[in-house]
Amino acid sequence: MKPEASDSHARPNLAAVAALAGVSGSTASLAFSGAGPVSAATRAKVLAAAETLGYAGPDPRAQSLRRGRSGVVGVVIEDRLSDAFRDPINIAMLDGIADVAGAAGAGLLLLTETGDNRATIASAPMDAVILVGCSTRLNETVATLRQRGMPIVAIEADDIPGVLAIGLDNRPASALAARYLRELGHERVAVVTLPLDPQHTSGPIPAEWEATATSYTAIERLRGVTDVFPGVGGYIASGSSIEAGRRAGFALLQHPSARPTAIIAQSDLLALGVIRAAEELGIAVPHDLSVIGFDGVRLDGLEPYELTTLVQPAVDKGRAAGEAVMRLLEGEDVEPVNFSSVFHVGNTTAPATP
Amino acid sequence: MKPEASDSHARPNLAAVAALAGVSGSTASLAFSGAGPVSAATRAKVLAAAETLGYAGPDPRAQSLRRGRSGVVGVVIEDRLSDAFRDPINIAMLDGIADVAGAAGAGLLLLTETGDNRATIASAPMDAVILVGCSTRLNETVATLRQRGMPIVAIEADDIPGVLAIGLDNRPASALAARYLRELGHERVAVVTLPLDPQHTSGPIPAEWEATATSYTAIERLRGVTDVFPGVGGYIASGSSIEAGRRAGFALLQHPSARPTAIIAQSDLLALGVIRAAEELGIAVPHDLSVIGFDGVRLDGLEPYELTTLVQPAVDKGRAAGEAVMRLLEGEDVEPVNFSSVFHVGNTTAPATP
DNA sequence: CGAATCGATCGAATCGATTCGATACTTCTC
DNA sequence: GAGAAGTATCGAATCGATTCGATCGATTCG
Repeated sequence: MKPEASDSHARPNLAAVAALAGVSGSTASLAFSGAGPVSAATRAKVLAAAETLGYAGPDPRAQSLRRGRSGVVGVVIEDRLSDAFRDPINIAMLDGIADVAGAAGAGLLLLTETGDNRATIASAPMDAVILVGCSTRLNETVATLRQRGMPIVAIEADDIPGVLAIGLDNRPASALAARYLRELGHERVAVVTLPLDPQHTSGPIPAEWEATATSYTAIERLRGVTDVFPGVGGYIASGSSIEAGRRAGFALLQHPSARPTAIIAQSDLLALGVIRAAEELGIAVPHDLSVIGFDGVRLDGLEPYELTTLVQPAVDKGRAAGEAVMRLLEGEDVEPVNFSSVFHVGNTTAPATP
Repeated sequence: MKPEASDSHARPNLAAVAALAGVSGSTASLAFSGAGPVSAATRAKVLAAAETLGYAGPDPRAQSLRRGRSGVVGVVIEDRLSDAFRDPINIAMLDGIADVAGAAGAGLLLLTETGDNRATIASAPMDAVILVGCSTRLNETVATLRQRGMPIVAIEADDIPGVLAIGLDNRPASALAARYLRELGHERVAVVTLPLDPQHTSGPIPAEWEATATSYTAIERLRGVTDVFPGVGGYIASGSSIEAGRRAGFALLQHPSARPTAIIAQSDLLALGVIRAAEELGIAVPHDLSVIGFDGVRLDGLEPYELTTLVQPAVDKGRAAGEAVMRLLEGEDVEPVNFSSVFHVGNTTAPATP
């Protein structure tokens, strides 16, 4: 395929169209945008000239310079897309964002936040940005974006001045789940966490995790459990996937002596992985092991179980972020929003067997 | 949160920085871009002035106008994101694209192609566009984009002049699978297809499907099967999901009299759904029913089966599309690429039992 | 009939940077 | 010491549209 196949020379611009139509540039502009009184005859002339010249309409780049808007909302994802989108909860959220943004005629600029393209984030042509599952290390980038005067919305993030937060009750919800287990008589409880640091270091949760962890959501959920079971131990999964959960489950369950009677996983995928590990080790769920997840996504392959989990409104979260961005762009005042999870009791939890 | 919290007036521009630094605008520009000889002292002065004024660097919008490039690659997805990304195969492909684009410092502009935002696609500020799983109805949009002089790459699409195709051997691969079944002695074969039209109409495959179908990939795969089993029947799923496959499976398997002995599903998710339906109906796979999928994604919840399927290089496909776009933007000649699927025999297919 | 009004159109400034060609000033070479 | 080569900087044009204010007829009102 040849790059610049046909056409005589450069692409035509509005001025060329106006010249051919015998009107001024301003009138031609009005004819296209419809933002002003233009006689039907003139409009027809302009459109005909455009047709003749093969003019495809105003150049978006020039429009965005002049208007100061590009109609693009950036979405910053922490991981590689394949990691982030492996978990349906993130897709649901993105869908919520896309729903609102699409309706407002805005496109979503997907930006991953992997080292080398920090510059890309800082200089991307967008009007506002939504940070998804961001960690503390984003701070410099946030500073640049804010200096640029760009509205910033963060979904589940630390309080950062100038950044509108869309929150979730990660900590109290996790505490609720933990209390539920305690009321069932469980004392040896373990946690399978989402990655706590940018390197996705996997392994037993170190005692000093608070000092090194950077991932907001995982930290909050873990804190929720420690509120009820201080010093609770567990395992950091390498990502939110069934396989990662399975590996974490094996690590926690393989030594019969120190085996927990209940595991709180920080996502449903992880919970399912834990259940798989238990099955393979011949541990009965929920009789010998209670498992609680987080998110409340519908998972195939879970049958005959119905997971006890915290159901979060992911699509609404995304939608709220999208709406917040749109309203901030309108110059409105927007208050932070907080969403609540609903504790759903399935059949993967049972009283502790002494 | 207040919209324009602090800052005295308008955001500063390069001219203001240059003025404060006591240099000309051109020099200031050079100091930022590094594209020219600037003394260290001058650069320092400019940077200091920028610091003082809170200047966050050149405005991307102005840059893209002047340079004629915005550093954004559009990715047009046919469905809602939640539909498209439910299937891991699409995520893998997108990851391939993101991989290449990210490395080149380009962002991905996600555009869904749902009716009302056709205008958005036509006027989005991007340098090139990748069409994913596009259907015939995209033609008008393509015409506009091409008129704009924008490189267009399509993954699995009809041959459109001016559009670079990244292909997959959907038809011969499907034919190969069909022949394999025939060699195993199967005669009553059915297909579970991906949606054939934009409305995602679900139901038995009508005889005149060629007349109404618009979805390239589904059509090609179906043609591959009819090459071997002319007039083969089957069921159109409502999407690529396990649940849709399960419903299709029920529809095809519930009447014992007309039950097929083998089903070719157009995606692994659909295949798994069919297997689920068979299990629920007490039909043994592969003894009473052979099932073949397409894609070769790793699916949880498939155990103890190992799916017979066509393994396609999804990430490579995405990567090839990304590279093609980048090279087209460089003005290079790029040839279409065609990928091949590999037939993988698992344990979900067996000789027909008479 | 003169004035006010309205609709259509145009000119010119503007958005914020990049970049080409020119200029002034050094430094090096023979 | 004159000319060549090179470095740092600047001025002005340019990218392609939008938009404010002005202009000019035509219509309407008092």
